[in-house]
Amino acid sequence: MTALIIDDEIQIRRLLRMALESKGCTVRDAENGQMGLQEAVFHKPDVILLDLGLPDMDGGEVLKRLREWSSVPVLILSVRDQEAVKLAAFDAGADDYVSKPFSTAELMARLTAIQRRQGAHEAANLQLGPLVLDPVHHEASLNGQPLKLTPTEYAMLAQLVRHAGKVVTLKHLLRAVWGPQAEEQSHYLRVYANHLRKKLEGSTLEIKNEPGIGYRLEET
Amino acid sequence: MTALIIDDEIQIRRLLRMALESKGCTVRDAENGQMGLQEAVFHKPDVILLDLGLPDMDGGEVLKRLREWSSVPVLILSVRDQEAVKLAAFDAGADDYVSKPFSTAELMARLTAIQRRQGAHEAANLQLGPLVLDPVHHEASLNGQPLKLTPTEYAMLAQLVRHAGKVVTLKHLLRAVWGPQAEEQSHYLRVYANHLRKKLEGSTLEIKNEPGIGYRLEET
DNA sequence: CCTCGCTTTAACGCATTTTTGACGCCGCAT
DNA sequence: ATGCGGCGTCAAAAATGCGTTAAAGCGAGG
Repeated sequence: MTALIIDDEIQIRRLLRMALESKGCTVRDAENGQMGLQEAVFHKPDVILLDLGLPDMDGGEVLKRLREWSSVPVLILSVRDQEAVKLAAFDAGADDYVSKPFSTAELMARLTAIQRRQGAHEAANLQLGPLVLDPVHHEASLNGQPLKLTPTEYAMLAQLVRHAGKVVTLKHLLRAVWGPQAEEQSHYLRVYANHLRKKLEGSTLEIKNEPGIGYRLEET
Repeated sequence: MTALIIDDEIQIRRLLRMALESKGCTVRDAENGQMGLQEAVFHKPDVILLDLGLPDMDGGEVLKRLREWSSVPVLILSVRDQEAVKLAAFDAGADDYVSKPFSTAELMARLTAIQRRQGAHEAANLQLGPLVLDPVHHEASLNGQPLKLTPTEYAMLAQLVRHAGKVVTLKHLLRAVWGPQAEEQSHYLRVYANHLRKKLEGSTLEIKNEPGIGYRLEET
């Protein structure tokens, strides 16, 4: 889950970053509208926290431009508590509006609510050829047949599918599946790459190794 | 588009009804929690406006019961502006929280924002084969015979029925039944899965386990 | 204050999963 | 050729998760 903070005040950015990271979010930030939009295009965040009072352009304008191509949830932060401003923001496609000063806990709760709503009807299945992963139910299927995977196998395969065709580095895999403290235990990968290969046998999928670098999932 | 207002103050109900109807909504209302839940079951509204201060039961309780079987968007109305109350409401699955007195225009804007996020969500299924759940009274029947369930058993079974045939993750179950602070206590599930299995014995229903992932209710 | 029903906790055997260790292979540089 | 490092493979050992049962807590109602 990655969040984008667009705010010119560094204290606010720091505060929000800490709060979000403590919830396990990846956080990116931008100090003006221009950079914010670029970040949004480039890194496709799952949620955006947008300040209305930006130095280079109006926050409403940022929201408007964003909505031209993206439906990412946006929570507005603002010192202005005026009716008209709020209404305009909702009208432009905001998902929530919180006035500064705000309570961090409430803000986090509102973010969670937004994302719950978002994820509710997003059947974002990961797919690669005959392989389908359902992240909500932790289920997998190959050629329509259910594929039984242990939790660790699922986690590793999910990483490979997410970056299908590209090399996933050893460190990245170990971090994602076994946690940051296991970054050096590349042994695990060999064992589980093996498990997965057996389970993918007979399909068009293949787990290739890039010696010293990482693994890559390919469809032949 | 139909909305359900649950509030004991008739002035509020009138005010909201007018505002909603002027936007083309069909409106139903209820003056207490009991009736509100019945309305929700019976008429399947597309959005609910819920007052926390109800005469017969706490609004939080209403929300909790509602969430056992429905994921309809809920906007909380309350005179209470305390942090803890808000957090509890969001935690229980609220989509937004507005303090009284409120601006009607803002409220409408927030409703619109909520619904924009809401895709087509399928009607809640309270029935699976021979098993029928009554979410209003927390009662169940199997093959027409009343089935005696404790509150916890009911809550867990309701979650499984709601996602019948699909895996419900351990975390999801624990969150929904025991609250977010019990997310790690997976032994509860083992005990109650056992209870439910005994009570479902002899029927066509079966609670299956997906090791490390969660549980699944299947009709054979 | 006691009883009853429900929830929580604890304990056990069993099955599956994860971790660990051992061994051989291959490519590469010495 | 030879030694080394990364890889694939296998299987034993350790850890974890599950089902089951029963006893201990707890709260509501008599």
